[in-house]
Amino acid sequence: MAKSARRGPYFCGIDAAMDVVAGKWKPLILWELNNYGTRRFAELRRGLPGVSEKMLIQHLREMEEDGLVHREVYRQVPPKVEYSLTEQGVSLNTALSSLGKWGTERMRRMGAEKVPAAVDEPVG
Amino acid sequence: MAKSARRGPYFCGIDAAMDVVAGKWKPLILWELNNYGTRRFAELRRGLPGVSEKMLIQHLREMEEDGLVHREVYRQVPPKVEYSLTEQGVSLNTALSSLGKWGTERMRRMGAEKVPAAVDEPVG
DNA sequence: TCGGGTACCCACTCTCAGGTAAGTACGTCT
DNA sequence: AGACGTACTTACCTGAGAGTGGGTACCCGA
Repeated sequence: MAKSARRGPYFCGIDAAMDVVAGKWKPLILWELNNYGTRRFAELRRGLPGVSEKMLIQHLREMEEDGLVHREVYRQVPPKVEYSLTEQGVSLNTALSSLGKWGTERMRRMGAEKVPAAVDEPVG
Repeated sequence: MAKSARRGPYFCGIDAAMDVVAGKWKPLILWELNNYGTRRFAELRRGLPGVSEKMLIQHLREMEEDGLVHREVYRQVPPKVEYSLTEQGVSLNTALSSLGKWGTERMRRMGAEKVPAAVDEPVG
């Protein structure tokens, strides 16, 4: 695994939270799972344009270790795995929402463009 | 300079905000400046145990470019430079506070320790 | 039989954030 | 004279995060 997380010591709460959301796709995964409630691996991959399978798996595993996402495996012939947010994951997403608003505001201020985004783009 | 920021395109607001707070010490700098209102370079260096001068300067410059901090230079014989948060910086800090609370909560849940954080002694 | 779908694992490569250590110019303290 | 303080700048190096491209085991439709 990458480095199995540091889990402190931290300078402050923000440091601790950042440790958990650090990763190119983690906030997006959080967002995606929060919007859809539950998503399969391939659905997530399609929902995050540009993510590689390796990074997606790696991030999902780390977030599972961190207690943010729940992984439900169905023993079926075509494999089926469903990912969803735990309570902690949901609360983290809530905590991130104000940051998201700030970012959106900032994007408008500076006229930054948004990435094209796939069919099922987040509501924001 | 490092890479002079990406400034989009972003997937969403969180992405845009993360682009700006990404950096090992940026949240701490924000925190420090918010707490003290205005700080000199050396004060910041002492306030962030472990930061190197290079990274501190680099982060401060990027945050200045991003419109988060204001840099006031006094033409004096012993140089004096004061850093403070702009309105955007203050609002970002506010937006980060909920994330900070979440992180603090998480630290308590998992009993993670906090870094010693002495004001001017390296402890090591 | 071939291609496509599921959900991964593994080895290799590479970029860049961050760390280390030195130098600059000027002044005060000891 | 030399150490220490201010606020930086510059060059070099390392390591982890991320990307690339392959393989696995199974099944389904054409």
